[in-house]
Amino acid sequence: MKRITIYDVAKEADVSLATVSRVINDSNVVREDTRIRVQQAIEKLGYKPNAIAQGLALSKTTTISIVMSERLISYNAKILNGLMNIASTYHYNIMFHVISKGINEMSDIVESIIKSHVDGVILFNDDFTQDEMEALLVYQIPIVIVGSKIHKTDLPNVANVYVDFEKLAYDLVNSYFDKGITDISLVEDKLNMYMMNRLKQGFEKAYRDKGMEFTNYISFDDSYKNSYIYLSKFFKKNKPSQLIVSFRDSQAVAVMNSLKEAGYSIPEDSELICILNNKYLTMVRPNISAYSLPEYDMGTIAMRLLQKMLMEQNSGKPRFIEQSFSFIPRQTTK
Amino acid sequence: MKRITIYDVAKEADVSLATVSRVINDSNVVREDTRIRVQQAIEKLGYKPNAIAQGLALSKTTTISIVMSERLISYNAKILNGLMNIASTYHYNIMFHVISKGINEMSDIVESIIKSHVDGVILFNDDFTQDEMEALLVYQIPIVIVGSKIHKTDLPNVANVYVDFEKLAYDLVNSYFDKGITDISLVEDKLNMYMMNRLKQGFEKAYRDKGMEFTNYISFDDSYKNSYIYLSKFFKKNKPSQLIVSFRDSQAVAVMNSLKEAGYSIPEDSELICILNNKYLTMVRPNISAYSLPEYDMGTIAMRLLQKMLMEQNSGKPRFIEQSFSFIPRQTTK
DNA sequence: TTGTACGCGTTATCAA
DNA sequence: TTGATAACGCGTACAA
Repeated sequence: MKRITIYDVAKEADVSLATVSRVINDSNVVREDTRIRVQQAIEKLGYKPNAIAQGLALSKTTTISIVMSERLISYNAKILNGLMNIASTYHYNIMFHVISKGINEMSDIVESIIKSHVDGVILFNDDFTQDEMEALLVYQIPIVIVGSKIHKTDLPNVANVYVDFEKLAYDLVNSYFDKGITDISLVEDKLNMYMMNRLKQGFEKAYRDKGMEFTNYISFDDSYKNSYIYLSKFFKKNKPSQLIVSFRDSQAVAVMNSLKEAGYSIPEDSELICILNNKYLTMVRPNISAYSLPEYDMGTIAMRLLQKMLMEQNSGKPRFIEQSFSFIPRQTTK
Repeated sequence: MKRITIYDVAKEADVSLATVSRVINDSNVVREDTRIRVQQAIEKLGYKPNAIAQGLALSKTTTISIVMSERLISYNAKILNGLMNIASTYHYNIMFHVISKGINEMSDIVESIIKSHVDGVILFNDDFTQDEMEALLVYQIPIVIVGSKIHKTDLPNVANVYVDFEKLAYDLVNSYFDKGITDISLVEDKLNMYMMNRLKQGFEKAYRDKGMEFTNYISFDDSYKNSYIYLSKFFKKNKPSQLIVSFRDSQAVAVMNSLKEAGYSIPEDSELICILNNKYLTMVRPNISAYSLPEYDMGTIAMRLLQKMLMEQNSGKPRFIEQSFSFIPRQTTK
């Protein structure tokens, strides 16, 4: 099937293709009756502008790349929804890239982003190096990094929408210090090293500020099954801390189940907090306390920010938007 | 920054752009020393072909659209991973579209798919009408529908990778009939109407075949909280069936928690099966029995199928690939 | 207000 | 084996 082009419309409406182009792009220098004639021709033929040709002519694709690591898709579904919904209100197309170890590395993705000439990029901060990101900056592609705080803050064309996990951790630990509790454990998460490291920083800083050192890490492989098996043995040997903090749902539940099995009760013997909230935390008994993060909003804000950056082309100034968090006490904390 | 084009490379290597193009596309009619000269120029300048221009010249974008409904992203993460991994081995770019009620309807997405001139489309069967799908077929765009079985089987350029939920349900019910159990309930799922309907068909057929009628539906709004509140009241009034079947994790857990609270024990008083398996089913106590579906594989198969369809252009013949399922007995079934 | 002609960066067809 | 040139479909100065 031959696709209808702007030429076909021009012929049908008996005008030049320039006029058709003007009608499509709402140029106000078209006389009303010819505009109508052209519109009718467009309707009649079912003409749809070819975005590829437009992209070539304008050096602008109205397309945004989103890069996410494979194993975090289900965790980032809400942020993704926020991103996609705003993208669609701006009529951006979305190129979706997943980083997946051994199959699709960040360097491949950078390559395809450059070839595709997308207008901007959303990165979830994980799995990419400073160099890989800067490869994009060479091509002046605006980037918004979403998730946690980035280190380098002086990069032009880079913005950051984040929750300050370091502060969250710091405040959390201090609030327990205030209650006189210093025996706290942190369960390590290998799935999300970047955010995990911020948490660690916060923990260590809080202890350091009190003249102590934090070393109470619990770590193991990242599947639920493995962590459960590990923890079951662990808590049969070791008395649990007064507070145990984990990052994701699976770990929190693994801690809970293995504590119970070892004869400890929550929150009496040991309190439990999971950083990332989700519905599964309320499905287990007792319900697990957590932090509420504005995930959907982070998506919408990130996409709006990118849109702004695309409008005021190369204003270059970096932007940082911190999002707040709030504690949701449930049944695993006193 | 001006992007390097094929002209720049041609000038640098002192050849015509036609020759550069030949080198890029591995044409074998290039003399070895000029090929090397061109390669060096490409390296030196850091030239990357412009995919947009290629798309225009070839009428082929090497891009696939994936369409999914907003609320199913986290449930379909594994299928998505399968799709993305195979896509990246074929070097396809992925345009990602989400249907989200009131924000981005299927008709908008069809529009943008057509404008973008993607080579093929992967649809998750939900949320779109026959008409919307056929709008794509008018443009000869090959489609693979993944998830459950489609009704119309005579459409050219349409393939289907699916699990037969009707058969699954039918077999499930019959296996309980064989044990002499006919008191079975099915929890309705509003999130995934299409698959849910297939399940219903299977239930009703199984009962009909035994000269009975199946009417034992339990239905309510779709959040965990709502279902838990509803079910808690429900099981305080009504004695639960001998077997309760639900589609998703949240409902299964809601049933479990409310049964316990009403003083029933699982599986002694009431057995429980959740159709879609995931890790959360093994985190609660007792572990919930479920069906294992080859989700990741469905993704890889769907993308490979689409690739084949793109190669043998408009062979037109429809293809149907059924995937098997298997029951995973855990602690909620006897 | 409208039309002509060129450019966007490639690929492909012909000649040379 | 190479090079010139016409597509691909659109936007846009510039001219009319």
